[in-house]
Amino acid sequence: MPTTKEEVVEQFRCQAIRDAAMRVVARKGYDHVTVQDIADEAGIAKGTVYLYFKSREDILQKTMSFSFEEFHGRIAAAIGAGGTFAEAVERVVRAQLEYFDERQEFFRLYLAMAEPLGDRRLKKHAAYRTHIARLTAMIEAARANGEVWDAPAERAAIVVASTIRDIALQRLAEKAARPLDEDVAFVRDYICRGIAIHQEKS
Amino acid sequence: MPTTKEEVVEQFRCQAIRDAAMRVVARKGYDHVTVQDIADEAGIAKGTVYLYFKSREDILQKTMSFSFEEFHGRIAAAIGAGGTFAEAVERVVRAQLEYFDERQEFFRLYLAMAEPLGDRRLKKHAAYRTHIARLTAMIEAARANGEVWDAPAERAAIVVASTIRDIALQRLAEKAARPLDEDVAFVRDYICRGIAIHQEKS
DNA sequence: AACTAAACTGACCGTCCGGTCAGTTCTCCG
DNA sequence: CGGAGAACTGACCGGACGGTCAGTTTAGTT
Repeated sequence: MPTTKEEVVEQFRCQAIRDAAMRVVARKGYDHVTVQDIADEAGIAKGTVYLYFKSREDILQKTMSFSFEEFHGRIAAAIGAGGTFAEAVERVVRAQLEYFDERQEFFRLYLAMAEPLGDRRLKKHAAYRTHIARLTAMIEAARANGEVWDAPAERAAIVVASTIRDIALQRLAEKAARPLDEDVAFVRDYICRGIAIHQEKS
Repeated sequence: MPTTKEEVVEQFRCQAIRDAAMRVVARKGYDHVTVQDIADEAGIAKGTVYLYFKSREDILQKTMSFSFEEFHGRIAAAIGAGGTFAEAVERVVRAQLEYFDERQEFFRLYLAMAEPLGDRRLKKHAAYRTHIARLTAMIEAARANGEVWDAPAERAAIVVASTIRDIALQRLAEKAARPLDEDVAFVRDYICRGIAIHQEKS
């Protein structure tokens, strides 16, 4: 059993700092978060933060990766639950919009990950690319099933993700919340009638 | 005639600084551009920059607004050239992807404007919202024509913009350029079969 | 050439922030 | 209770950056 008492305490502290980091990112945006902000939010001194994390970047990276795990779990469940492609899409859309509504802090992180301008590099965050890869696999499976056009799967995944993301962002920007079902239906229709094969009557 | 010699020179200098700013933003991203970077790129001293602009933020705002004017001209032409909704969409998609391919510096600016996390605020840049407003008007006109579902027009405009933007981003991230026509066709199909009314055979 | 005003420069200032570490407080065991 | 080590603190350091301004160069006029 490697879980000694010290390790439990350490994990607890790390979690508290990650939680604080997520809340602050939600308020100030990824680029404008300072280590002092995170420490204040967690109710500890700045120096203490460096007992548990190597650097500012380390905090934010770990916060992202950790948060993404639960999110990925939900999306994977939505994808894997069977049914037609349209049903899977609706589940994915609903899962994401629900999750984003509930956890606006995480959504800000998600946005920061999708944003390629944070650093010098053009690549997005690894966790975001994993997300795209899962959507790509879902679309490829549907295509093998004859439910989807032969459009390039990765590009389709990218536009699906961007559609959901930007509607979630719009929901967040609006003061008066729109009914979730309305947006889910709209996005599902937009996506499916865009990439699902339409059954022509012969 | 208000255009004195001094004003011509001043305009020329301002333009040089804006051009420099755009190139630097393309390399380092909006948030990481310093005034020194811009001055170096323009081949002048930092102090000189402040003879023509009030502040760093002033430079970037003016650079954005100015750059958007030419872009808006092209998009407006694409929207206004008549034809079916699908044709108009194809023209808009092509105009944007072409423009972004040619002027990657501008595209980085465009991304920064679409990005809501730059400041504390959640609102996007005014020029970007204007862009969305024009797409919204186009979709509403098509709806009045019976060419488009009665989906909420602004949301449709948002997802159209996000679709084009993310494909442009993907093109930029790929080393080997894909044929423009291929991506134009893909995006046009994705958009139109998503929000255009499909003519059922009765 | 001499003079002047406008244009330009870059060293400098105040501020902010990531990261450090000497000193303080807490915890736990003998 | 006492002491040792772990946990924690926040003042401090160095570097970066936005913005300023006294001094220098340039351009135009007589």
